[in-house]
Amino acid sequence: MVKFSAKTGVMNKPIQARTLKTRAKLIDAAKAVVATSGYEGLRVEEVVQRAGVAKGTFFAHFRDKDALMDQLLGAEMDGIFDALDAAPVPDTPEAMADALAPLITFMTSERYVFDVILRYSGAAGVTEIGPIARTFERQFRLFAKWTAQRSDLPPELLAEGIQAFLIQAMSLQFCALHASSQAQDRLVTYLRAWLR
Amino acid sequence: MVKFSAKTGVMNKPIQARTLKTRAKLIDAAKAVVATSGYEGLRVEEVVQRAGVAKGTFFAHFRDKDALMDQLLGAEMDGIFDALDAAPVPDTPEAMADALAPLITFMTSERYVFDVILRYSGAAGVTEIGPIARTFERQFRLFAKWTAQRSDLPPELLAEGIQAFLIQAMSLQFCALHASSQAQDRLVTYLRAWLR
DNA sequence: ATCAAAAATTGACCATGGTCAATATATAAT
DNA sequence: ATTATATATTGACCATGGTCAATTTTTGAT
Repeated sequence: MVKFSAKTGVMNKPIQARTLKTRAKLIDAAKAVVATSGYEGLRVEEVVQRAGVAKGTFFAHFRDKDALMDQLLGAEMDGIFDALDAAPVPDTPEAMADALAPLITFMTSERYVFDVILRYSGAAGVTEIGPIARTFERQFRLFAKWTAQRSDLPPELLAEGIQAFLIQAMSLQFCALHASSQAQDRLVTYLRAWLR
Repeated sequence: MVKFSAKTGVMNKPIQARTLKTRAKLIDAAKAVVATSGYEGLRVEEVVQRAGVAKGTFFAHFRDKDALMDQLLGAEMDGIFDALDAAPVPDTPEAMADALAPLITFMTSERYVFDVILRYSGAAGVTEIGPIARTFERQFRLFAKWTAQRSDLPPELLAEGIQAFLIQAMSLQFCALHASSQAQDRLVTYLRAWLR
């Protein structure tokens, strides 16, 4: 017998309660490991030990280690975008950069975090769109909303530009030659030019 | 006794002829592997077998597998920039995107290649600037040259913008939702807006 | 030519992500 | 309640990048 899944909206296999519990144990254990060792320091072995399951179980729940990261990082970013969606639309480059400060802080908290997010920001296939890719769609819609009242250029184009400059500003954060100025300040410079 | 190195310009250990030969064998073997298996398919084990050396020797010459990729990809991109530097300055967004076609083709030839290049595009420390990071400096100088005669915005800012849009255009190439249009076309759209 | 110090090489070994056939558990039909 | 089928779990095992103490080779001084 096949049941309807409210979560995915398609007909698929019913999910056992046991599955949900194991999955929750793994996620909780992973968060605990991240809290003490950071994202880069996470080891699958430690996660399964804390969760009290075998290693194979981990990979029955997540395609690979990156898929777990996708979940963890995506959830964290979703929280940030929840706040951004609720806040008023910033009307100046400075206000925009200020609003984006939490996102910048999180995405640049670890080089590893930044790399994983970039790697998963676009989905290779429609079926494999993950949490991180979805936050980039949210980001795009948010920036389009921020630029909706402008008439010189389409908001979609302006939004993609802001996305590009945001990545650029954060990338240079990790670059020794540009470490002098902060990502937020660089972003203001970019946005002043892009949105003038 | 310590000798002067013409290559690095600083006083350091003399390099044995044997070292250069082994290094060349490793690089040649790596190129052969890439030719048949692609960059993502490269295995260190296969490289050392082809080169006829032990695995430990590989890591005496390269910090890790990524360092080899840095050399290989950096060399390839340097060739592309040699051609770009020699060519006349393009004066329209279309001409710019045309000129960048070889770079786009190479950087998006494999998802793995794109990811490695992005990861090494900025150096974490001044001492560890590698071949890929250097090509990004070349890219920056090239774009600054392309925009040098403009007076509305500093060429350095315009150059960083072009860099940002180039990455953005290529990123969307790998994204299922935007696969419809080509990276080069997207770049033209971006540059028309950025350089108007 | 000999020898001591420095440099390069070796390969057994380790760390860690990932696989899969076997087993255990849950579900649904009778 | 029993049984058959589907699902979840297990852990030994594999793949591959990376380490390092021991060994070999090169170098420079005598």
